[in-house]
Formats: sequence, structure tokens, C-alpha cells
Amino acid sequence: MRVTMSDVARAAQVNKATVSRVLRGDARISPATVEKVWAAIKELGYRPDAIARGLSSSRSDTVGVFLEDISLPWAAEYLAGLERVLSRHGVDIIPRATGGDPQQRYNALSGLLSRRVDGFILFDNGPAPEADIPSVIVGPKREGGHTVSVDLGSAASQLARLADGRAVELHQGENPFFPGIGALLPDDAPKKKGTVRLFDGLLPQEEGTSPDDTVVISATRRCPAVPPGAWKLYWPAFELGTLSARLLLNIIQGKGVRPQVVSVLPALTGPL
Amino acid sequence: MRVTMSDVARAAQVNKATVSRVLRGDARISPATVEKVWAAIKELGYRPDAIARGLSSSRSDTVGVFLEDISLPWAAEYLAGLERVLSRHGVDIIPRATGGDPQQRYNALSGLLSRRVDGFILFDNGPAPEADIPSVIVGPKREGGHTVSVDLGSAASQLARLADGRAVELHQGENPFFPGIGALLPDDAPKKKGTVRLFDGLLPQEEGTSPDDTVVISATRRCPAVPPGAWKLYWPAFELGTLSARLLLNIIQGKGVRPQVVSVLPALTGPL
DNA sequence: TTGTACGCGTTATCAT
DNA sequence: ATGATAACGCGTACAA
Repeated sequence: MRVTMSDVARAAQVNKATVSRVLRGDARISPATVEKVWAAIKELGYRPDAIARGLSSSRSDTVGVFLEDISLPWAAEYLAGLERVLSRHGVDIIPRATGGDPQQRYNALSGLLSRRVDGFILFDNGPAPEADIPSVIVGPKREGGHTVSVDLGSAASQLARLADGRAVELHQGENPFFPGIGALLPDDAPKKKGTVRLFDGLLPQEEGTSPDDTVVISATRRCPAVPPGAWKLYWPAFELGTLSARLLLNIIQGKGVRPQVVSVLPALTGPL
Repeated sequence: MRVTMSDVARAAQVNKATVSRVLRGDARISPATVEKVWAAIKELGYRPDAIARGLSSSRSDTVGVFLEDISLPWAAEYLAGLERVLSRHGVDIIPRATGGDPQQRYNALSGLLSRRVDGFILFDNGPAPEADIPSVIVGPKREGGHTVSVDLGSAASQLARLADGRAVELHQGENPFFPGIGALLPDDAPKKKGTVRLFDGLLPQEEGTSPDDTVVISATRRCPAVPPGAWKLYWPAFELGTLSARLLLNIIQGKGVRPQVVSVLPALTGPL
């Protein structure tokens, strides 16, 4: 059988409620009792039961994360960022792939609602849940929701600065890091010789490159697929994760946060 | 307030227990009643409560996944593989980074035990939990445990075949896909001209390559950082995930699986 | 085939 | 400062 709070209470010769209070760090409890209870806890090797706690407190210390496709290279870094922050607060994450399929997404959603997750991260461009549950949207701002996003404008202007009058060419693969950045890039006729070529979600093919050309690769922390000589445009997946986590925590803890948009900056760095 | 089973029971004019049985698909229940109950369920928008269910059944339909570092490029694909299989069985995953720190890992472990996860995936080279709980180890076989691993031997022999008498050179980055493969590579004196160079966790630097040389890059599905002209040694992270998931499910469902080692094959493919 | 009643391990509300 | 006890929502042996 499992060691429960009652067992601890019996061993410490106090009431269940007292044990619960000690565990939750209730201030108004005599040091002597606290001592006794902790002794019993360690003695018996008691481990609190999160499920029972959840049933009683109707919180699960768990958040659901919707990703269109978990296997995307940056997904891991995003999850790592989330986990880093949330785990420090006793909150676990449950990632779910929605695959762009509404039915599948609906199933995932109701499954997580059944689990009574305390909140959602929506990183799949899908609609927010109808239910009134704390959620953070990652991506383009949507009305009345908490949103975190990557500052495409900043990336665009950094590229423009690097270009300095040259043409900027955008090559995007099937899974670009900066979707939508095309619209922000300068498209006026180049005044100088040469080209800045941004490969977003692609590796550049070997082509003759003139000395006036500059190659920029999108990359994340752990996907260092940047060939020597190329510039790197950093897509801050990890930071996006830590930021989302902090925002969601605030909402869950009801810190009176108003719906807001927070964004995180990409960084452009030169070849080594 | 929340819609509970009692509400459904009242609406359908049956007992709570009957509703529970209908939900669990109990065979011995009259079609008429089933009909009524489902009607009430939809009518009221009832959603079963996984926490209450867990308390009562002492299962959580949840598994913990230990990764040393979630942000590694292949981690996402592994998780995606896990999720793909497990979600179809109503099981959710809770990934945790252990960061190679024993203390941190211990905390994660006891947190997940508190949550009453139904099983563990250990992909961080750490020790198996002392508790007797279904677990699958990913990596080198350990005594008496269920293990899934990547067949390094197969990768080595495929490389040897490709080399066909030439030298095989191994370049590994800080996060190689094939740790340990070095020991398996042929190291006899090359009989032919040229070299097979395997870049494992690295991008090759631009160097003069003789026509007799062959470049091989380790890659996963979604990390296609393979320059044109290079061979690709596929590290089957996704498949590792689906395999781990199936094995763990079998163990959890007590299908009498004996401790075993299953491995998944890397594939070597030529340039496009 | 369906209903009754108890147990699961905590938290929270009253009392004291 | 601490004890008693009622929820919390569901599964299930047992009864009918």
C-alpha cells in the first residue's frame, strides 16, 4: 500500500489537516509540530499525491502546449525554454501535436481540458479554446489575447542595415523560421552592387558567390547549420519559450495582467 | 459549476454507476440506456474528469520522459514519435530535462512519481528509478531493463561498405548523433585512395575535397543540414520514439513482455 | 441489467 | 494552533 497523509498524521500523532498545513507551509503552526510532522514524513518516506491534491484543489499544476508539429527543429528549443521556467514552479508541460487538423486538435483540446490543465500555450495558429482558461498565444497578435511573438520587424531592419543599399533576396524552405518577413524586407531597387541572401529554413546550395554577396542563414541555438563564412540570423526559440512560460504563469496566478503583446528579438551576427 | 457524472445521471434518469459504465464501454448495458446516457452527455456537454478518474483508478494516463537536454535537435523528433503513438492511446507525455545534474534529476523523478505517471522513458543515461514502475531505457542496454537503441553496428558496417577499402574519418561535434560509433569503425590501413569523412553533429568546413573523397553527414528527418553532394546517415530519432512508445505501452498494459532490447536502424543514403 | 455505497488522498470550512 | 469532517468526481464490489 501507499503511504498517505493519514499514515503520517497517525505517526506524528496529529490530524491529517495539520500535516496538510505543514506541507503547504502554513505559517501559524508551532515549530514543535512542524518538526514532528517532518520527522514522520521522512521516516515513512511519504510522497504527496498530486492527483488527490488536484481533485481537492481543482488545479493540476500542468499546462498543455499545442504545436502544429513537434518535430520541427526549433520545437525542442521552445519546449526546453518552457520547461526551464515552468519546472522551477512545479508546473509540468504536456505537448500535443495538432498537425493542422481541426479534428485532431479538438480531440487534443478536450483531452487536456479533461486533465484540467491550468493553462494553454497555443503555438499552432489555431483558435483559442472557447473555455475560459488562461492561455498564451505564440504568433501574430490576436484580439484580446496574451500574445508573444518574434519581432519580425527587427529582423527585417537588421537585414536592411546589413544590406546597406544592396538587394535582399529571401529563400524560404518548407519550414521557415521567419514566415512573413518577406513583406517587411526592403524592395526598392538596389543602389549598390551585390546581394544579401537570406536562407530561411534552407541550406544554401553551392553557387558561385561574388565577393559583394553576403549569405545569411536562419538558425537557432542548437541547430548550428551555419556554413563558415555566412551570417547568422538567430531565431530565439528558447527565449520565446521562457517568455511564454513567465507570461502564462502570471496569468494563472492571476497577477492582474492585462492582455498584452510581448515580443522577443532575433539577433544578426557575422561569420566567425 | 462543472458538469459531473451525477448531473448526467440525473438528466438521463439513471444511476451514476450506469453513466460510468457507459463511458467505459461496459458491454452488459441495454442499448436503450446507452442511448439515453449519451444523449444526456451531449446535451449537457459533459466532460469526464481525468483527475477524479485517476484518484479512483490510480492511473494517470501519463508518462514521464527524461531527457538530458530537451533542446537538442533530435529531441523534438523523438518526442514527436512518442507523442504520435501515445496520444492515440490516450496517454500524454511529460518531458523533463535532467541536465546531467543528479539533484535536479531526483527532483524531477519524485515530482513525476507524485503525479503518479504510469511509466517512464529514460533517455538521459541516468539510473532507473528505484520504484517498481514500467520504464523503457533508451540507449546502451542495461541489465534487466527494457531497452531500445540505435543500431550503431549497422551504421558502422554501412559506412564500411561505402568506404570499400578507403579510410573512414570520424568528425564529431559536441552533440554527436552516433556517440560510440568510433569504436566500431574499421581502422585497418586503407587499401584504396580517398577517404570517407563522417561529420557527426557538425557541418563540414569548406575544404578542398579530392574526387576520391566522400562526405557523409549525420541528420534526422527535420534537420536537413545536408549540403548538396554529401551522403546522409540518418539518425532515426522519430522511429526511436514510436518504438519506445509501443514498448512502454506493452509494459504498462502488462502484456507479459520480457525485458528485451530492441533496436532501430540508421539508413545511409546517397546525395540527391 | 442497474442501483447502493464506499473508497481513493487531499484541501478547505468550521469548530474549538 | 489544531482537530473534525465535508466535499472533490469517479470506479467498483456488492447487492438487487
